[in-house]
Amino acid sequence: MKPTIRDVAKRAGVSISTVSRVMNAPDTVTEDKRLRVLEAIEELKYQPNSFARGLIYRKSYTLGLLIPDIENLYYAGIIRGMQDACIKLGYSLMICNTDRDEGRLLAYIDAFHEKQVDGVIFASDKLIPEYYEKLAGYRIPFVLVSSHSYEYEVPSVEVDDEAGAYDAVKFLIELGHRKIAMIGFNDPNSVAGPPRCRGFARALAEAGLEHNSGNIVFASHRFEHAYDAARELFAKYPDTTAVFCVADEFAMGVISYLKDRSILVPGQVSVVGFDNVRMAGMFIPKLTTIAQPMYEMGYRSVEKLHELLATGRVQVTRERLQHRLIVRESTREK
Amino acid sequence: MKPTIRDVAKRAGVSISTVSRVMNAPDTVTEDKRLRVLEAIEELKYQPNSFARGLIYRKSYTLGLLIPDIENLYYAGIIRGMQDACIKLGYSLMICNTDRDEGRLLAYIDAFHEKQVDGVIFASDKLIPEYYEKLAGYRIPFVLVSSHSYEYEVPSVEVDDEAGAYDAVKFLIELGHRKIAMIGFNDPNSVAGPPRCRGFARALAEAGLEHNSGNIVFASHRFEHAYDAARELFAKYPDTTAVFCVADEFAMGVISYLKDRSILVPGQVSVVGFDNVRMAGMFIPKLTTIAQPMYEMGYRSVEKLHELLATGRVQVTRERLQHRLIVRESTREK
DNA sequence: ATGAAAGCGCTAACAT
DNA sequence: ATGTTAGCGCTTTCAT
Repeated sequence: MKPTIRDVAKRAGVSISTVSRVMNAPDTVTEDKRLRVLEAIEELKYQPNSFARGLIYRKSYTLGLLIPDIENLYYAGIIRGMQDACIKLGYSLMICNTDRDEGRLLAYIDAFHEKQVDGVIFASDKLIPEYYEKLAGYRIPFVLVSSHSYEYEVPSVEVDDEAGAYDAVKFLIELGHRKIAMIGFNDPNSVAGPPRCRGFARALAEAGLEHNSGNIVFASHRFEHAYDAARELFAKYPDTTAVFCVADEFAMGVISYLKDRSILVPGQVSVVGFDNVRMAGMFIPKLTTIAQPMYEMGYRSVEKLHELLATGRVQVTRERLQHRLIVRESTREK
Repeated sequence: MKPTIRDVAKRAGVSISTVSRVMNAPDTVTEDKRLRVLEAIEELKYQPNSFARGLIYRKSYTLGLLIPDIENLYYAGIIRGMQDACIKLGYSLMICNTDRDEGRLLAYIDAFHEKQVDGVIFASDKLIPEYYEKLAGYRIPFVLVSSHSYEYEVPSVEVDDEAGAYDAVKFLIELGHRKIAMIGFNDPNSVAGPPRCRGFARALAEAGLEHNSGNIVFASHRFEHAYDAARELFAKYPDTTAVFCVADEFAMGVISYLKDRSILVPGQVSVVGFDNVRMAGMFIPKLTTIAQPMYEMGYRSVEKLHELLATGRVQVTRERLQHRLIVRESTREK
């Protein structure tokens, strides 16, 4: 049987309030009693029951996280940042993988409500009304990571997707490429998808290459689909010399396809990725990519949620962190 | 303010006990009252407070998971299996990333205790006495995944590491290789390390190649270290034609090193990995590897923990799941 | 079949 | 400075 506050009190020869005080307001209790209580706590390995505390404080010090795909390295980086922030701020984190399944996501929100999480972090997926209503109906505060919402006033932290895409494509243009194509997200709920297409188009237009801006093939999130998309892309636009991919995993799929067709990367075709997942530097060739500060994004999103919980509001609603171009081996001058 | 059972009772015009009954023993309450209560619950979006429930049942229906590195794809696969099992059995999962830091791990155990998780799953790391004592001291039931313990009687689910390594090396031998080397785990706390070395040695001995069995260089868990280890390995044993790696990530590191030295894989050197992480099929060349059933291991470990929680014991203490060799492109006949 | 009331472990207001 | 007690939201006797 787990020891309770009563056991500690008995052992230390004091009342339960005194025990409670040494835990919550140590300086209101005399030295000797405090020491005795501390000793009893130590001996019994006592830890206050968080159910009882939760009942009183109405706080669980637990945060919920909803991510689309835990096998995607992008989220692994974000999670590390979140966990460190949680440790700093005294929260536990409940990570739930939705597998991009709407029903599953909704069920997790129910679970969060039941477990009384203090707040939730919603990653990447588009905040459709159904999700919003449910969260709002339960009055669960939440923030968005690598996503944002203009319909609703929800705090978010992300990267500037349009600018990231623009920088990637501009880099390709500066390398001398003139036949540039793109692999985008075909997920209609992708929030990063449209701005990255716009960034692609803007860089192209600026260089007088607007005739390329329709050269986009869409793929859903994984390597295999990007591989297939690459096939389609090179069938449609065979003279392409550079491909901008909206995810590193897409870049790997494209390179893999090219490799199977004995087309050299970067010798004949240059490829740029997006995210800078840990694998990007391990792939052959190492990926040139637009890096997102994943760790920091995770960290900030927890801090932001905490701010929201603590003060009821947030200084800056839509926060953007800096991306940067990392040039490695998958690109070359034309 | 969240609605309580009292709000529901008032709205339905019954006592709180009746409300409680419709939730816990629906058939003991008359049709019409039950319906009224259900309606009230619906209207108020009432969900019982899990703190209050936890206080009574002394159960949180939450499980804790301790993993060494969430950025390692191996764990991502395991986690997916765990989450599905948790959904089936009605648990929530609290995933904690230890970064292989002992203090951090210990702190998470404290957090688990405080949050009263029903049980914990301990992944990969060796169960050192310190961990065991803490968990046992708190009386938290737990199981091990991709690990085991002979000192303590703790349920575990893993793969047969010795046999997996043996199969990998045997395959290399059958391919005609005679100069075989290995990259192992240098982590003294690795539980998979020693048996994989033994499997390596056994396959070698069986083929009269025992003079190779010292050809091992050790690396710590990541790509970069395997890259460096490969340098060391080929400096020491330059005529090596095949390398057995105890992790796919090591295999990638080795291949990357070889690539940088313009040594062809599998043309000149064959490489086998271990795990079959999702990246294994995406790498160039695609990795030949010993596949672990990660999803199933995760799933089973949760079921096993549940069995332990529900019955106080477990049918089979040390459970082993089947590995299998997957031949792809990183190996070739000598 | 239903309601009243005790009690789970804790905190905080109130007494002393 | 310390103890006594009400009450957080729920389940579960115990009456009725």
